[in-house]
This record gives sequence, C-alpha cells and structure tokens, in this order.
Amino acid sequence: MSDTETAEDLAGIGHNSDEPRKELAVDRLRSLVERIERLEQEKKDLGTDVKDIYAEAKSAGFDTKVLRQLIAIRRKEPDDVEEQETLLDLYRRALGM
Amino acid sequence: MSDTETAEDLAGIGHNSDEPRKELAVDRLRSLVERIERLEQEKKDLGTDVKDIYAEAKSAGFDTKVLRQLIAIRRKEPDDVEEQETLLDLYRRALGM
Amino acid sequence: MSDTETAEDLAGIGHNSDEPRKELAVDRLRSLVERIERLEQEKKDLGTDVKDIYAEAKSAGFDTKVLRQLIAIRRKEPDDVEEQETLLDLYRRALGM
Amino acid sequence: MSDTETAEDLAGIGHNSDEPRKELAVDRLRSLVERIERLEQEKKDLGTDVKDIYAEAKSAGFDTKVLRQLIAIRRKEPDDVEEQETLLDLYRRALGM
DNA sequence: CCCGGCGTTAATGCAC
DNA sequence: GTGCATTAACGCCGGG
Repeated sequence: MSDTETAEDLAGIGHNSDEPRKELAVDRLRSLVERIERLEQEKKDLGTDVKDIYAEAKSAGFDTKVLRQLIAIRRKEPDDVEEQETLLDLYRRALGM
Repeated sequence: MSDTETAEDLAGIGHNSDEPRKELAVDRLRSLVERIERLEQEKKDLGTDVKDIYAEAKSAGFDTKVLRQLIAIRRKEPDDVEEQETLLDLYRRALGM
Repeated sequence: MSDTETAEDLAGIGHNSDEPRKELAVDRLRSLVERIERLEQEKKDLGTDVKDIYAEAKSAGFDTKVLRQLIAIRRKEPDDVEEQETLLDLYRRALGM
Repeated sequence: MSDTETAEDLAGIGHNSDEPRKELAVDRLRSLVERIERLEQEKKDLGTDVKDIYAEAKSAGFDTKVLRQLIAIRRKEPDDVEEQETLLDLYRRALGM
C-alpha cells in the first residue's frame, strides 16, 4: 500500500501535526499547487498578450477572424504534410502489402 | 431571478413536498437524467461494438493501429479539402486585398 | 456516388488486381471500415441527442453544468465517489481552504 | 530557412509586388503572425511544464486527478464554488443519492 | 498488470 | 446569448 502513504500522511492533518512526515507532505502539496498555479498564470498572461496582438492587427485593418484561421492552418499544416506523404503507404500497410 | 426558480423548487424538497410544482421539478430532473444515461449507455455499447470490429480486423491480419489512422484520416479529410480550396483566398483577405 | 470513391481508390492501389487474395483483402478492409464508420456515425448522432437534452434541461431552468457533474458522479462507482470526495476534502484542508 | 518560406508565399500572392502599400501589409502581417506564434509556443511549453509537475506529484504519492480538481476549485471564485456545491447536493438529494 | 502516450470527446472561455 | 476555437479531461491501446 505504498500508493497511499502520502494520502495517509495528509489524512492525519490536525491530529498528529507534530509528526514531521505529515508536515512535509502538506508542504509538498502546497509547493506543487503554487508551482502549477504560477505556470497557469503565466499561460493566462501570454493569452492576454496574444489577444492584444489580435487587437493591434484589427486596428491595422486585418480581418482577425481570417488571421486566426491562418494561424490555425499554419499550426496543423506540418502534420498534414507528413500525413499526405505516408497516405498511400498507409493503405498498403492496411492491406497487409 | 427566473434563473433560479427551478433551483428553488428543488431546494424545497423534503420540506414542502406537498407542493405540486416542486414534485414536478423533481420528476423532470429524474426524467432528464434517465434519458441522458440511456443515450450514454447506447454510446458505450456502440463503442464496444467498434472495439470488437478492431479485434476482428486484427485477427484477420490487419494492423489495427494503421487501420485507426486510416479511419481518422477519412474522418477529417472532407474538411481539409475545403480548407485547401480557400487557402489562397484566405491569404488575400488577410492582406486586405 | 461519393460512397464508392474510396473503394475505387483502394482497388487502384494494387496494379495486379487480378490476384484473388489481394482482392479479398481489399473487400475485407472496405467492409471493416464501413462498419466502423457506421457505428461511429451512430455514436455521433447519440451525442447530438444528449446535447439536445441538456439544452432542454437548461430551458427548464436547470443548471447544466451541475447536471453534468451529477451525471458524472452517478457514472462512477459509489465507493470511488466517496473516496475521491474524502481525498479532495483532505487536500483542501491541507491548504486551509 | 523554413522560417521564411511563408513570407515568400505571401510575397508571391500579389503580382504587383512593387506597390509599396502592399509590401508594407505583407511585412506587417508577417510580423503579427510571428509574434502570435512565438507566444503560442511559449504557452505550449508552459503546458509541458505543468504536465511535468503533475508527474512529479504522482511519483510523490498524490492523486493527480484529485489534485486537478483542487486546482480547478481554487481557480473559481469562492462564492461560485459554494453555490455549485449546494446546487449539486440539491440535485443529488432530489434523486435520492 | 500497470503505466505512459495518444486520440477522442467533453468543457471552458472568447469573440461577435 | 450563441457559436466557435481552444484547452483540459477521459478512455483506449500497446509496451514494459
């Protein structure tokens, strides 16, 4: 039941808080949560930056809807290229040739 | 606060259960849940059927991984076609031409 | 006749289509693909039905987000539900929430 | 120099590339696209970092599924959290769960 | 048998 | 408020 040892550490919060291991588990959890939330905040900020650029593009006269499509296509184009190249091969392998 | 009227109906459960409207809300909720769960069960069953076919394909000597790719490509190909057709137009509009 | 174009594509892969075994593989593959795509289409249709019910629930005054949570809980095993809720509460208390 | 191929594509759209205004639009568009794609790449990298932390949490014995729920709850406004939990409990009681 | 990766599907958030 | 694009969660699959 090594899976649950940390869970059991946490389960003891408030009862045996003088045990070092449980304290450590709490600190560890807090640290993990903080790091994750920090990164997610950065992601959100970057999202804001992207939004600003679209606003800038719009005031420069570009159609943002089209611009978004353009970005989206460029994002998945690389994959499509290799897919296209291997498509015939795919059929051959599907047929066990 | 029309948003919350049903919530309030439900909130009364167990206290004023002799009021018809609250009873109806409960019945309505139960009905909705049952219908959704029924459909989800059917979806799950279909998923099992699909799995069985892949198993059948495998024992017939086909590479299921490749077969899955094949299905996936066929699924999104129609979209790609129209994307390709409008790509140049997209660039032109993005440039405000 | 868009149904048959892929079949023709497959038939065209091998240049020696007079070989019986390859023909059989082609037919078999086509059959498998058609059966899978049929089932997946049915799944998709059921998904649409589910979506419609949620829309209906919404116009009846239910909170669809909470309704989805409810369905998700019912989908899990009762033991798992309790276990997860306990653990979540544990984590929340660990962070003083 | 795969970076510049799209720029060349764009430059090639107009046949009258000697027109100053169109050139400027091309440059402007290229700049916007590059800036957006740069930011989106950074977002993607942060997403990878988050994933890594969840992996780390898992190997430290935490339940990542519950951990994600915890993060999600903290992301919402406290009032909304309580409201949703109340409503969910309501629905559960309505169905006798 | 468990685990990590992947593809699909649901859910959130954004733009109109 | 609605539809859509993105993002996160879920489940399945093959490998160790």
